[in-house]
Amino acid sequence: MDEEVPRRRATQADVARAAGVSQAMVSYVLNQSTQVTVPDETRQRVLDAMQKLGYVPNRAARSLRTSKTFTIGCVIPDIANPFYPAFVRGVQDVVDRNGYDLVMYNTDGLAEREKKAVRALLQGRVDGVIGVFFHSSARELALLLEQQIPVVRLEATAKPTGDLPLDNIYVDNIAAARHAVRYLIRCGYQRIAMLTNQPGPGQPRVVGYRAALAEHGRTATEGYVQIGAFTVEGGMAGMQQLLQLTPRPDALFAANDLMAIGAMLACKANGLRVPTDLAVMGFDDIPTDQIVSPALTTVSQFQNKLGGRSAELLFDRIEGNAPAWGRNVEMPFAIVVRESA
Amino acid sequence: MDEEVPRRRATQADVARAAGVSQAMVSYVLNQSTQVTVPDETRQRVLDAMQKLGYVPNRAARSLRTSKTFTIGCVIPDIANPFYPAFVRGVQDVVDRNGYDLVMYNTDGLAEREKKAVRALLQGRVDGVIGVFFHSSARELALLLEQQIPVVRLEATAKPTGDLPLDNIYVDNIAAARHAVRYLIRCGYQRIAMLTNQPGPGQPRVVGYRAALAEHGRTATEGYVQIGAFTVEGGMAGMQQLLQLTPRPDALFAANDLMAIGAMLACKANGLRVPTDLAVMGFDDIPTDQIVSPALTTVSQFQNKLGGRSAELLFDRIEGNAPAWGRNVEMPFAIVVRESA
DNA sequence: GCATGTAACTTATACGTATAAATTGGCCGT
DNA sequence: ACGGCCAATTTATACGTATAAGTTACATGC
Repeated sequence: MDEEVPRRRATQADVARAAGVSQAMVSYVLNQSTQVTVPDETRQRVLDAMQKLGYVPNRAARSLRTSKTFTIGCVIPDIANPFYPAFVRGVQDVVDRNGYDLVMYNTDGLAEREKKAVRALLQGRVDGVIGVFFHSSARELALLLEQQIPVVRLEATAKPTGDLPLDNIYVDNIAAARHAVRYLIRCGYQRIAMLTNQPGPGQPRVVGYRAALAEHGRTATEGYVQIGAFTVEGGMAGMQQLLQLTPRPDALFAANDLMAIGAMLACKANGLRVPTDLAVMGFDDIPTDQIVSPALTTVSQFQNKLGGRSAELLFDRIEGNAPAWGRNVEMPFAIVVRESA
Repeated sequence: MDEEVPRRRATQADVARAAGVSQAMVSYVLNQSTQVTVPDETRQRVLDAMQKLGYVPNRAARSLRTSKTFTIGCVIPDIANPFYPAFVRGVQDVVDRNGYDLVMYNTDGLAEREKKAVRALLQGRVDGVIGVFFHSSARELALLLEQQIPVVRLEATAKPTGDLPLDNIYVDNIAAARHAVRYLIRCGYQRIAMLTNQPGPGQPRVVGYRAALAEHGRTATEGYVQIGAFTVEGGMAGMQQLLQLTPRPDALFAANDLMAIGAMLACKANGLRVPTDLAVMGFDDIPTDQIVSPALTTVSQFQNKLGGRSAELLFDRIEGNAPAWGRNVEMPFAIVVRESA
């Protein structure tokens, strides 16, 4: 009858005992150390013992000893916001490929929760951070950076960097918005309105919007730039406002796809046809865009690639293949023409 | 001139030195131990020193000592699948509220990657696991369970459980599908077809579908149950098949919303109007359902609640408030009537 | 006045690992 | 035959924490 010991996890010491060697030997075998030569016969005995005992290394102990966690932190506003799943998946795949784990934080874009996430990240939990910070400047992140924990920040434009391990990755939102509005102009639309949110990534998109208009000697009509939430409801509300105006816009550039979709719904509710009566263009390229009717014309940020590249930048740094100063990495965008404009 | 030492993180020993006490004292203050009484004056001196040095506890060391990680693992097929963001967010919120972190794994529903995730979780990384496992039975999970790492599994029906810390949380998919099809029958549809995927959660939904038909003395017409991928494309392809049949179905129950949406697109492409020519009902209730036109009638699994409750079940167990045996927890569903059926 | 209890500490230890440093034989060259 | 070298291995230590166990000093009871 085998006694049912409340089974403790096997440690290197247990393996060592089973294989008739010292604990150090086990560690050397495990890490395939090149410093020390271990003859095949011994190595095999150790491996067999590991197998037999179901040995699994203890992360905490290893981490304490090496001060490496093999974990990356990812801070985003809200995974339920359709912009982020593809981004996170991109991050995840690269992180996974490097044998790292990913811990996630949702901040809802709130300053307090961003701070809280940073505090959690400070506990020596992660070897690097990828994040979308609306309220945390380099100042707040400095706590991490000074501990030599590199950070890759998703931004909307290039940002000044110093000699801390902080990289910015961004799609040139101003240029992207300018291209989007140029496209609308080229399509012949005369009265192009815009929907945006006040603080946040909507800002540079408005700049791009105005720039494109200016290129053609135009300027935004009074009331043509409406502010609202980055949601379907925000888009509906904003569109309602725009529809009150005379002359009514004949095209809309929404700073985000959810708003654009909300705007289309508002149009439909008001008996307007898209794009015949009013063209709609969004920003981001979320999966739903391909499904709505009419399918949404938008500018893609290639979120999946964005996430993947972010992780690559981070690993560059972790592996010491990055310059001492912070980098600004620009990622491509693309106008995706579908049916709504 | 202050020497720019490549600043090491402050440890309890550093704090102790600064406060003129022993390291143990710092630990006692930090953990507000009730075993040891620390006078306010001393406590304050220690807290001040912590503040001044920016002390942050080292997770790895703490974890090694206590063998608690304050981390939960979450294993899902794909965060980019619109079913999961709300689920994960629900998990995340509860995990966060309990002061825990969340590490995520995407398996794409592949057996090999599920195994890989379990292996990663075995490294003493987490205090509990919430997961969607398509290929890992209690057998594979036993490795975790034997280490006393509790697991909450999202399932499609009740499952047998033993005396291991494995709980199942599920929406009764058979009943939910039965209700959905009953609803279609009550609406007067005569020829109800179904779209599903072969292995996986589609299975019990087909059972429910057949059961509802049987209740009304009907049986599924030859070819009325089409198999395809749980994607928009899968839905389009399946619908194409169904549209070849005579008599043509007048209603469709899709085992998942993406398929349902794909089916609607196929209908549109073939000049059929939903729900006039053909009603469509989905399953899951993903955000896009409210946006598509016609808005998709579906059965909601309340993913957010599902995630939240999963985490609560897990914490019950972690805090020792759960029975020794595995629980089966049934969660509610609801028929959400919109425009497509 | 002396034992005694207790508040206020400190000392010591273990968690599991990685790795530097020390130890043991055995074999080689001379 | 002997110093020396190298392969094979062990011993020892540190990482930062939590906590049991030990040590003071001092007030209290009698």
